[in-house]
Amino acid sequence: MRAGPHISQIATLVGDPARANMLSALMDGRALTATELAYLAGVTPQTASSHLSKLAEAELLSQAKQGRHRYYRLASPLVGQMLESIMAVAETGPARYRPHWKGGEALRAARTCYDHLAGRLAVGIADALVAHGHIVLADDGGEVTAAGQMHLADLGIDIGAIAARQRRAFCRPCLDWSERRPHLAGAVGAALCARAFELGWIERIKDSRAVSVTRAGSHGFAQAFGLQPLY
Amino acid sequence: MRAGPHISQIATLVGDPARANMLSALMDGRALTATELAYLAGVTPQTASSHLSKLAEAELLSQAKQGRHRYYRLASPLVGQMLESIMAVAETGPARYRPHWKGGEALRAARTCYDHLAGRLAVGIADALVAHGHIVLADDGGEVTAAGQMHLADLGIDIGAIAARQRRAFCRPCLDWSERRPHLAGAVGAALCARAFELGWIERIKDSRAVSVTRAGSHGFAQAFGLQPLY
DNA sequence: CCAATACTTCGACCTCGCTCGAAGCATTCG
DNA sequence: CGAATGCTTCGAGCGAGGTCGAAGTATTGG
Repeated sequence: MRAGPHISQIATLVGDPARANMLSALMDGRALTATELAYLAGVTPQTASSHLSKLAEAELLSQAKQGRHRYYRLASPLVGQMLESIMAVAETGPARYRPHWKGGEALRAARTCYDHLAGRLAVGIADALVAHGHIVLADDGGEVTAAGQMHLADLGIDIGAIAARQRRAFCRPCLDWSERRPHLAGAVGAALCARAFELGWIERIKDSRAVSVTRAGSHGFAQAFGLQPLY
Repeated sequence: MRAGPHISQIATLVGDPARANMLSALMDGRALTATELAYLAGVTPQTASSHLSKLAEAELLSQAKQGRHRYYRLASPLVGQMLESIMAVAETGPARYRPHWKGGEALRAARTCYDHLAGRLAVGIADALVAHGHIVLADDGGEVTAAGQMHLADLGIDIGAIAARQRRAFCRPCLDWSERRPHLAGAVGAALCARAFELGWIERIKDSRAVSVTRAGSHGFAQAFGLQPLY
């Protein structure tokens, strides 16, 4: 039973509040500079630098030098999945372990997860697509049906073009930490998310992974997926 | 971006080597006494007691008093999933973060995960069942086909009886940390595991979640699922 | 080339929490 | 009841590591 040392090293890295804030901030897949991360974590640049080099050395983060900036991002989706699973446990814990969290409601409603959507909105979309037979989600993959392909084409998403140039997982489920049910990830999830930004259906909320659904988006999602309009 | 404090509290608990060893030891779903956990973690009973009360307070573990013993087990499968996902990250990290791990190979080959099987053996079984159309695995569940029901009956597993008395997830996939592919969990996975022990196909390796495939098991698994025999 | 910006390294401080010895309950057993 | 076992509480020691000021190294821009 000697797995402990392995996982404790990783967990220790996530266990510091400053580092945990940095990792949370990076969960949407964007790359941020060391100074931005220092500010978000609430520590000085010196301290942030020390934290970031530890995270990079353990390969939880990857770094890219660009001019005088140094950009950090999560090293792999596996790291994001780990963070999501820790959040899932934190959510269920006793109240004193999860003090009120401003902005938490916005995150639960709709947010980005790497390049695709998550939260109630995303789970609703995935449910609708499955219910109408537009997609099939299996545990290690999934596919878009002919009907689904036409439906998505109506929204301006060309499934054929995506499939052609993609090596990555095409269409796969991703467990949503706030809803505990799967939403749509993979190339199709990313395309859907990108298209929603393009159509002005959703907008990023400053300094957060949360997104807000615009008035146009409310109608758009309602019409496209039969979700309850908000306005 | 204030999720940091939440996850850091949980991660800090896992970040101590002694606690991580205890949690690892409990990952097979068994309940162990405080003294056993103290020994496995390599600390004195006093120290273990302090660790265990912290883990219980955070609801990572649940405790049950029985006579003068106190039994601890993982509070929920969510905790186990979190530990698995941390292991998955630890596995991919740089070599200095994963020193040689005696018994690791045995764990990768075959082990228990709560009440079902995991590791190469389990992934092979799940693959075979899916390939032969005996089960269907979807992201949030799955089912046993008529052919699968007959096939499992041949092994002495009565799917009908299981389905009748089960409220829990009947048949669902579970991500394998060592193989990074799904294996079979839920009531069907548990029944398969129990039957394999019953038939003497597998045996527990002392003080470990790993199991060894017996000579009989090698033939049994080969015949039942078309896996490569080991002997 | 000098100033400004972005980031890192060094060093010192200081707190947090892991650790175990000793002592104290609770339960069981002879 | 008294001894043994299982576990917890208390208290003190001590080391690891987070923190920031000061100084040092890149890179950019005027």
